[in-house]
Amino acid sequence: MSKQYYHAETYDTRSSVGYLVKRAHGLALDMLEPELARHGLTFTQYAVLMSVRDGIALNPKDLCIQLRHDSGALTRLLDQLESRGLVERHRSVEDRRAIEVHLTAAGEEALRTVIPLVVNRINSVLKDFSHAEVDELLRLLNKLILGWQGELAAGGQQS
Amino acid sequence: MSKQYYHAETYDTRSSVGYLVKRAHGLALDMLEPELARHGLTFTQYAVLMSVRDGIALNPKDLCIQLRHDSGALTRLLDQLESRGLVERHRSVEDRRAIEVHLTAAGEEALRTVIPLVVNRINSVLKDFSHAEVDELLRLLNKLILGWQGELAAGGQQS
DNA sequence: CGATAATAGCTGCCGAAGCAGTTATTGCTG
DNA sequence: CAGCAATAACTGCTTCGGCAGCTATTATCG
Repeated sequence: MSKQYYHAETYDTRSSVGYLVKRAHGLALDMLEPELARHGLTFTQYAVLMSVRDGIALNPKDLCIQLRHDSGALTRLLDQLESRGLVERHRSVEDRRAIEVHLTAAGEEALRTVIPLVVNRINSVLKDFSHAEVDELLRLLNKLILGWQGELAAGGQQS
Repeated sequence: MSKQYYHAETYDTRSSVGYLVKRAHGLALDMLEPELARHGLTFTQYAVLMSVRDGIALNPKDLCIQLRHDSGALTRLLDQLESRGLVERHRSVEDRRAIEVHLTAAGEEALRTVIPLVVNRINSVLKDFSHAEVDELLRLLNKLILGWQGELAAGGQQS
């Protein structure tokens, strides 16, 4: 961008990408958590299961990074999911420090129950969007995420 | 949308609006929190101050709703901000149950220090965006938020 | 106008997240 | 290959968010 989009003097929260993303995120939680709770899952537990299922993160380390979750907290969360028989932990053979998290049949079954409800909700939220608009939203969000990752990789020092 | 965008059988986390919004939100926090911490603010404290400054929420009730924060937790957070002299609480005269939250001069000063840093970061993240792309992202995010609010207002029952 | 319901904010309690430190394993460097 | 740094997962402690209950005030409805 040749010129900066925002300026400190005129910055207003309502038109800030950050604010809008936070607000959208909060509303998504408000909508999905009650639904998931009815099936005995917190949103974080659901997020862990889905991340494993779709290969976004296959071990605790990546789950922490991708879900922005504390390492200690994740250990205990996996303890729960494991004791409920939804996931299994296996020590990796290539790197014996690491652990591989797998969905059990029960874990996959739980997701098969819950995913349609989630999908319905999201579709319902998108009911006034054209197909092209959703595509564009996804593209821009991905671009935003890449930009953020780039910034963070740059070390977090002042630009 | 005449046809549903997502389908349970083919649903993949990576292309889900929900996932992308959550990821963008998490990365934004990763980027902003260290910056704010250097100035003695948590992100939530910053969000409260900004919400009051920009008239998004002027009392604890609206702050809870807009920031999706627990009422009890917010009371204690406001206690802190008040004891540090960044905000003031005044009982409303129209409704004596309610409280009006105001920024003090010190609160405004703190924001004047911090806002430019936040703005720089956001601009830096948006550096590969055209002006039109940011406009479109803001429009779509606002539309998404409206859709979510509509769903929630509809009562949260199954669609 | 009186009684009951609803609302705003606060408090206590509990569970989950964040932080620091530990152990086991691997990578790096001389 | 020896020694030290880095990494992955886990544990204990602290802090913060979520929940239920309480008080004061306002709205509702007979």
